[in-house]
Amino acid sequence: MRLTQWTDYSLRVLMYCAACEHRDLPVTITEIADSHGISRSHLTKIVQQLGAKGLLQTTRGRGGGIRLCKPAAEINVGELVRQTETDFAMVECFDAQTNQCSLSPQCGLKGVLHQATNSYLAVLDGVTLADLIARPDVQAKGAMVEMPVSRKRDDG
Amino acid sequence: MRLTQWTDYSLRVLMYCAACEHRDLPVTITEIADSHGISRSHLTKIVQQLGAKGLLQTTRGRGGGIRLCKPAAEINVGELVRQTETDFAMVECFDAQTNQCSLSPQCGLKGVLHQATNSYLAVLDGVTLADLIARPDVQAKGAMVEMPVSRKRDDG
DNA sequence: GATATGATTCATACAATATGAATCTTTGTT
DNA sequence: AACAAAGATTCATATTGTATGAATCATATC
Repeated sequence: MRLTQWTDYSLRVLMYCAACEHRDLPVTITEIADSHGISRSHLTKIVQQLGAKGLLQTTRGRGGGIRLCKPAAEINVGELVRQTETDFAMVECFDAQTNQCSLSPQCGLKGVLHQATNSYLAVLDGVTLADLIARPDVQAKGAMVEMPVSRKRDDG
Repeated sequence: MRLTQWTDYSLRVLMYCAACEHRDLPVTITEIADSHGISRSHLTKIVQQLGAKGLLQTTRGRGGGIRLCKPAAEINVGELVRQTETDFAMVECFDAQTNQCSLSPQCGLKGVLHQATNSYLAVLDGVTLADLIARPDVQAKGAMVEMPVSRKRDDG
């Protein structure tokens, strides 16, 4: 029930870039790495992935660096998390093959967890990168999120 | 962004017990372990924890076994997940001590992730153990969940 | 006292994640 | 051409959380 550090770093790299959008010189990996005390090498991989996903534009060579491909306000946090986070598969029945669980046909666990995950992401979908660095009191656009419920309980 | 297998197993043990609530003989760990093809030893620890948390009543000795302490309809899934899942701490700023991140004072990341987690759990809070084993088409009681937002955006 | 149950302890396996050294490639500057 | 500054890639390994199970203990019933 937590995000990987990878996702954390990804978000922070983007936030750093967003905060420096106005700057003349592009942000460099070394700069972010130093600023946060983590290895340049490691951070490079994160930047590289963000570049591959079209979020960052990277420029090699002297005077190069990284830059957001689009305005911070157009970078959706939910979307990003979906991309960087690898494992959204929640629990599964112990083993589909040998599964002798007599509950499985009517087991609602999977569906419920899926819903919960959607609800989690729905909150992040209401937030952009710009929101994160802008105003601390504005946390999510959508205060009420529609739950992806198949049916409402109707038996009381 | 996923639950541990531990939580998964915990849920399934409870579901198993719930499904056997009506039975004369109590459910045994061996029975569940065999049924799912995992080690009795391992499952014992899960049962033990559930017992310690007051969810299961365990009885040693011949004829013993495990039983739900309260009706399945009174066991809340969200509550359970909060208890079995260890790590709800999302990301943190790289290091609070050496943190030089110029964004941190106004960084909304933490708050947003906290909200998302709450939203996740809010869905589970609307579900009981009884729901899980009862009707597959009923997935969550609360279709609309109030988000714990501090303030709604008021700037457009 | 034999047997069936849960409880505890201990050691280890495993996999995901994280880390960083070393080196390569590209680009601008001198 | 040489150098320097940037990202890109490769490789090996550290770290940690999670999972597993053997062995043994404690308890209760028959």
